[in-house]
This record gives sequence, structure tokens and C-alpha cells, in this order.
Amino acid sequence: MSVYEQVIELAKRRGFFWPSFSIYHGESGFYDYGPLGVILRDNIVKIWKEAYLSDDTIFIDSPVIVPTAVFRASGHLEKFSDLATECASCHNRQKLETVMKAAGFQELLTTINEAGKFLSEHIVKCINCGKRITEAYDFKLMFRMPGQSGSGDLFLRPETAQGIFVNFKLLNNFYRNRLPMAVAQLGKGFRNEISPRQSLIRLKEFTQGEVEVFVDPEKKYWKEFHDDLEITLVPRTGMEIKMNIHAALEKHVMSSNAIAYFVHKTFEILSRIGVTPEKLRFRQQHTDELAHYSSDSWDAEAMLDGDWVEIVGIADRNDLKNHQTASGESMSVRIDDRDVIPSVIEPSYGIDRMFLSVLMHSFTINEKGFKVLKLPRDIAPYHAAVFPHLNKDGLDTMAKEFFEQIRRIDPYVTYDQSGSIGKRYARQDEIGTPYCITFDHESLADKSVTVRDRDSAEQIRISVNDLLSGPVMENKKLIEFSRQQAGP
RNA sequence: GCAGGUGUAGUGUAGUCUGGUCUAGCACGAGAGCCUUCCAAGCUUUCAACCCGGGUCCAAAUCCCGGCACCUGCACCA
Repeated sequence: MSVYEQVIELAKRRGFFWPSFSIYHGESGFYDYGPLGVILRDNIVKIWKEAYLSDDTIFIDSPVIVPTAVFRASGHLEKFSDLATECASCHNRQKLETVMKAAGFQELLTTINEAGKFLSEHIVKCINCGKRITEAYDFKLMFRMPGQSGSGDLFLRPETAQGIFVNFKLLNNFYRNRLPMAVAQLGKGFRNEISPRQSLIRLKEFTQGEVEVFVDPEKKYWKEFHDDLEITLVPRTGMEIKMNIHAALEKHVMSSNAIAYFVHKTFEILSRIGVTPEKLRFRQQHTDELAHYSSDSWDAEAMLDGDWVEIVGIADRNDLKNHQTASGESMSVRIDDRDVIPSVIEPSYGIDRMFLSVLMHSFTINEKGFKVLKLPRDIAPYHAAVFPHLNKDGLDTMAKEFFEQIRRIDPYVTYDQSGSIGKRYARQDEIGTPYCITFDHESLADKSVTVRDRDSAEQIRISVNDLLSGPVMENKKLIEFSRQQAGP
């Protein structure tokens, strides 16, 4: 089994995630987060959110249901729906554009009527079987929902970004008309994918963390930053290189301080949540793969089972101009003596893909053949598990009492007294719990317990009072202990 | 969406070709109990499945049709 398959199996069995609606045979493109998945995802989101809060970013939360006008202005209405063809003979579906190109036609057809007329007047052949194609249809990548009479149709947003753009003036007013300004939003996005695949990688309903950084288009500057990292970069023109981001900026591999800054920041966030740096690269998109709204884009890609998968996109986009034109509202900001419409640098995080990458990169099999999820300690769903060594002599009641106390200090803990001690360790290893706290006969005498480290299986003895002094992950003795275990 | 493959307890599988002895087997798991002085030990016991719908047949997990889902490839990924 591949790592992906093993992670899927583990996720389903241990409650990280699974396909939605399965008692009704499921619905492709939708997944539930299970009990442990919810906690793990929240922990990942928390790190992302705090990384931006501590970097002068403001947050907003806007509706997932959005009126047509917004997407007319943003270009999604036009670009997000493709004219497509289906061959009447072999049922092969293609984008109209692709079929036209293959047939040697240059014409750009944008409406269903135009396309129908063109196809009836010209012979356009199916790429697959060579039979003539006579009809085109509209394929919408956005979910459309009927609006009330007069107000027009509504759409489920395909990205959270527009909710920030349409609020630009209010947000910038809140921010006292300064630039640069960074605004973030965490929320659901929806895309009617033709063929959702690979569980959390292509969902119809997904979670995004998007940050829109509004900058002076002439400078595209956010902040200086410290950087002693070597990061794998794949520029549009050239080979994969390991490079320092500052150097990349100086050598114009990256076009602006803002892009470089957020590539660097993204690298730090991803390493922090448990994406392995060696399995991470930043690749600049080729011009022909750029989204309609973007002029440059660096994708963070994670190596998952031999494939590079995009998990974060850092794009240079220019949406405000469109909204100014469409709405008639000025989006310009006064900088020195100039009125400028800000450019936007957008780091857009695919939370579900990050989540899956963290699981896959944390997944290990130990020398005994058992699975150990080596999650960063503080993002593990449970920080610690509490066991009685034996279910007798009062060990169980003592352990249970301790558990009730510690969970009031740190709710990310669990209790288990079923099966043998070894089985319980194995259960916790599989879900990534970094510490197992065990009450044994010595505990009865001196109120001390053993704490076992997930990655080394080594133990220390520590007093109950030390453990109850604060949250598990802030415990100085445990931090010291895990440092020793991580060492040589 | 196309082509091919697959679909059996929570998980992994046997059985499907060659319909009946399948009251669907096994392992892991989970629950209860016993035992047990630290890494999936053992014992007793319990739980739990033929993807859905239709058809053929005396008889369907097994054959046929339709649907759904998953996997691989192609296309798509704004």
C-alpha cells in the first residue's frame, strides 16, 4: 500500500476524515472531518491564523453566498464557466477551446449561441473519434442558486478572496487608509469540479485561508524579513534550485519583496505544522497556467507519494481595478501625492491539502511494523494520554482522578484503561499523541508517574504536581525531555 | 466526463470464474470479564459485512442490466 492509501485507511479507522454521506452511497467531492480531524485541523488553522495576526494582518468573515454582480466584475462568471462539447458519437467531453484549436480554428467563441452557429457552419471534428461535433454546452464551475425575483442569481463563492475585495474601502478605512494592508479570511469555498479525486486534494467544498495583501503597485513591498533558509525553488525559466529567498529577490528570480516575503512566511508556516521541508518546493507557474486574475504565481507544492501537489498559491493579482470599474466606487488610495489602485499579493492556503500533507509527511512505520504519526507535538489532537498501568490496586482511580484534573488545565488529553499497556501506547502512537502518562505502583507511594515519549519510546519519571503546573505542551520538564529524545 | 478495473463487518481479506453445503470464513479491531509490575501477550465471551435498485432462476455475494462510490490512465484543475 502506498503512503496515501495507508493514511486514508488510518484516517477512516481512527476518525481523522472519511467520505461524506456514505450510508447513502456517498457523494464524490465531499469529505467529513472526524473527531480527531476536527482538532488537528483547528490546530493547523490556529498556527496559520496566529502567524498572520502577529504580522499586522486583519481578519474578516464574509458570506459564502454571493450575488452575480461580484463575479461578473471579478471575471469568474465568464472565465469560470467553460464552453464545452460532447461528441454525440463517443461521448468524449472537451473544452470547446481545445477542440477548436485541434481543428485549426482561431476563432474565440464566448457565448453558447456563437458556438452553436459556428459548429453548424463549420466542420469541427472530435479529437477522440473524428466524428463531427455539432453542439456546445455551458459548463459552470461555480454552483449557481436561484435568487429571489429581481435580485438575480446567487453563487456559492469559488474563493473567499472576493469577500475581501468588495470590502476594500471599509477595511482600508478601518486600517486608517494605510498601505500596505493585509486582510485574511478563513472559510469555505465551492467549486463544481468535473472529477473530484484523491480525497482531500480535490473537493467540491473546501476550506481556504486567503490573505490579500494590498500594496503600492510600483513597489509591491510588505516588510523586510530575516532569512537564513535554503528553500527549493523552481522558477518559470529554469531548473530546480536550492536558494535563499533574499538571494532570489536580489537576482530577480522573484519579482517583488511582497512575493518573496510571503513565500518565506509560507515556508515557515508549513514547516511549523509538519510539512517536511525536504518534501516542499515553491514553483513559479508558467504563464499559460495562470488563473485569469493573476499575472504571477508561486505555488507551494508538497511531495505526496511521488507527485508534487499544490497546497498554497502565492499570486500577484489585480482585482480592485475591476471592482472599481464595475461598481463605480473608487478603490484608489492616496500614497504621497499619487492616487493609486493597490495591487494585491495573495497567499492562498488550501487548508484541506495542508492537512493531508501533514498527515502524509508525519506518517511513519517503526521497527516493529506499527504506525507512528510523528505530528509536531503541539498540533497533535491529544497532547497526552493518561493510563493506569494495571486496572487494580487503586491505580485506575488514581489515574482517573489525575485525568479529571489535567483536562481542566489542558483539554487536549485522553484517558484509556482498556487492553494491555503496550496496546494503549500503540493506539496513541497511531494518532500522534506525543506523551503517555502512566500511573504505576510507585505512583501510589510518591505521586510520580512515568511519561513516555512517542518518538523514542523512552520514559522519564515526573511528579504529578509538576504535570499539573500547566498545559502539557508548556511543561518545562517535558520540553526538556523531548529535546533530549530528539537529539542524537 | 471517457476507458479499464474494483466494491464482502470499523480495517484488511477468503468466497465470485464453475449459482446450492455461505446459517458468508479468517485476521486485526472494538465491547465485557479474567489475568498481567511498561510497549499491539494470553484466556473466556460478545459485536459487526455481501454498495444500492431491478432482472434471470426452484435458488444470487456469485450471472445480467441500471445507478452510486473508489482506484488507475486520459481529459479537466478557472
